[in-house]
Amino acid sequence: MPQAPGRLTQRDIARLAGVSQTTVSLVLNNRPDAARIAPETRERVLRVIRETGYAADPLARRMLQQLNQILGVFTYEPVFPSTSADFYYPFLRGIEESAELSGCDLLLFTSAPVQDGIRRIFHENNRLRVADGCVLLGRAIPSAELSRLVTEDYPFVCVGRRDDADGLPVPYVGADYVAATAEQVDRARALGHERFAFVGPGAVAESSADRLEGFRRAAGEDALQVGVELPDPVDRLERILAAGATAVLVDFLSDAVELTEAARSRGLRIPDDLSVIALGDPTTPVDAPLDYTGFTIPRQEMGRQAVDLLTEMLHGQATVTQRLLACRPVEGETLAPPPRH
Amino acid sequence: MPQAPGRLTQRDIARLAGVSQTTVSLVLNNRPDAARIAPETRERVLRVIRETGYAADPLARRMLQQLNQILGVFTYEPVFPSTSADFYYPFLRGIEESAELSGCDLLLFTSAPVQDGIRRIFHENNRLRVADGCVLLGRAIPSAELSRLVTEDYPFVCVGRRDDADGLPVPYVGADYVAATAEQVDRARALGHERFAFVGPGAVAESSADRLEGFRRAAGEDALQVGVELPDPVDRLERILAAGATAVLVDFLSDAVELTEAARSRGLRIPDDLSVIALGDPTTPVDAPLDYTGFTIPRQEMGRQAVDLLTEMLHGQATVTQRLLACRPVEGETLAPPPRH
DNA sequence: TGCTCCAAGCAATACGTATTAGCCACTCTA
DNA sequence: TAGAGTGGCTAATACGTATTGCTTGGAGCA
Repeated sequence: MPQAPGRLTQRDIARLAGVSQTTVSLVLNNRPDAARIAPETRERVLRVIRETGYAADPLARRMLQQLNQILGVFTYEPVFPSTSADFYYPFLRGIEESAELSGCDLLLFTSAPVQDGIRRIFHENNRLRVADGCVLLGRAIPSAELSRLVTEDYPFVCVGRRDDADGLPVPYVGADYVAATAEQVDRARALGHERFAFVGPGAVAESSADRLEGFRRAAGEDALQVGVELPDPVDRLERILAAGATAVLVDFLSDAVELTEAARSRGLRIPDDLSVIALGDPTTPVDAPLDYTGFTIPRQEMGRQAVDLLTEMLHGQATVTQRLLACRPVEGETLAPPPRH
Repeated sequence: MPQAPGRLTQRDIARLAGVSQTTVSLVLNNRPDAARIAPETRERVLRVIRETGYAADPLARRMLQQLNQILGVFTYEPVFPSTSADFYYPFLRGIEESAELSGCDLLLFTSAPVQDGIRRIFHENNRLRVADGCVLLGRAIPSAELSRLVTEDYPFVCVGRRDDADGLPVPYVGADYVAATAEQVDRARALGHERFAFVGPGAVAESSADRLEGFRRAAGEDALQVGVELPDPVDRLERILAAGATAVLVDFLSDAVELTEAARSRGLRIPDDLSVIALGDPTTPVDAPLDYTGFTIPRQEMGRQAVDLLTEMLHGQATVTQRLLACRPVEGETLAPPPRH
């Protein structure tokens, strides 16, 4: 057991100095109001402390506060396994950075069992409450879990925008995909593009839904969307060309790469014959043959602000619990004026 | 005083279930000997616990010397910051993997302050004891901290071999750099090489010292070593050639890359004119122009076994607390027979 | 003398949990 | 019917520290 047998306590110091434990505590914490300790007594206690090398047990101190300075990190997809590692990494960097600044430790909930390829918070023996609060990561978070968190009044912050759960707002720090996507459409339009297409699943997760929403707002409600119903990239390209679209906005980078290959094997050049815009950094590592035009997600900053927000919530200082950060446009080489006929 | 909103205690659970706090504790810990709780009472308590998501306060438990299923991870260099990120990543994967298998959560000690560019465990408010035990990562770990850990009888395991601290053995799971490096020398010798050189700092850290030791054992005590006293790669190359060495073993990949460039700009071809062997994966990300011959460190396995060992120690089952894993040789393209005169 | 006031220090308590020692109401034995 | 068990639960306590009041002895004042 970690407890060293001869571990010193304030009681030991008190005995050695011939005072009470209270006095030792008062001397140690040196509170300005409690200057009711005679200088010679104080000195005597301090001498014993110096001689023995006593140090207060941080656990016992923490017990009296109500917060444990532990922030949970719950990841719906496994973090370290390499498939999504590169994606989560920047978030974690931001989270670590802010946790370090606020003097908190991070608890990774590795004990949560994986069911159907996804972790679940609420299982037989969930340990969420070990932490003061929790940061939630994941493309899609089951709304059942979110609403339970909200109704249980557990302090948490999602990384990424989330829909209301049971009509109650979910705290989050997200990226403004609606605005970022609409901005890309507008840029393409400014170059002369008139018809647009969108490749992505749409409503499966908030992040995808927001991109589609931004696309519709800027490109028109009736603009073409191609989703999972058409898995083959060749078929997708066919449909896009048939609709007369000259600029394609693609949710996932992997889809953009596939589409690019399909276009090339059909003899089309990118961007001269077709512009391709990637809506954010890859969620899975992809060897992209091109430097895609689009935007980047402020992932590290999202992680940072998620911890900041959580900390504020824990101290009752948070007024607004939902934040959207702007995405930074990326020039790239896959957007050009539309071909002339 | 910050109050965690809705932090539940056993007293709350007891009130809700209409029993005493003692009963809740007994149900929770499910002790077979003291478990004289009626099945229906037990069920009632468990239901309340499930409904509320209650989890015991780890601090209070640790005050009573209990285990929390929390394993600490302490990294002497910052983990997430990108300089060393790629290096630590595989260790963390292994650690996470094994923690998941044993149902433990991981506590990253981000609260430890950075002083002089290195984290310190023992500071004003060290929270080590929140965790049941701890895995320590880092190229160099101050021996003062190690000996304090050992004398305080705190359960911990280092990733990477460590020298004794104050004459006491330090638990570790390391890689056998001595054998792996000697093996590389022997391979080169089998190809006809007779004189060898070593580039690396030597005794600054155990990992570097072990490589040098393996080199000396196989190449001879008087074989050339070039360290930090000769920082310029051109000077290093000069010295190596002057000594008549035809195969160079390099501790850090970045040094190998620099040496390669120096050799090329001198008109030397690698490996035809000079063989270069890299002693392990890069600690810092490097764009290597070549596929270096050498070995790889079983980093993920080291992380896994570190957690395994720690778990055994916590359960009093560990007999041997020091393990060395073998490194896997890598073929590469930088080793060839020595040039003929 | 009788009173207040103050400095200096201490006893008691709280934090949340685990454990020990019992209490109470039964049932079984003789 | 007394005595001994026993099952089912709880009160009390301990862990190490911070904080809240309380107790002293003595000085100051009328």
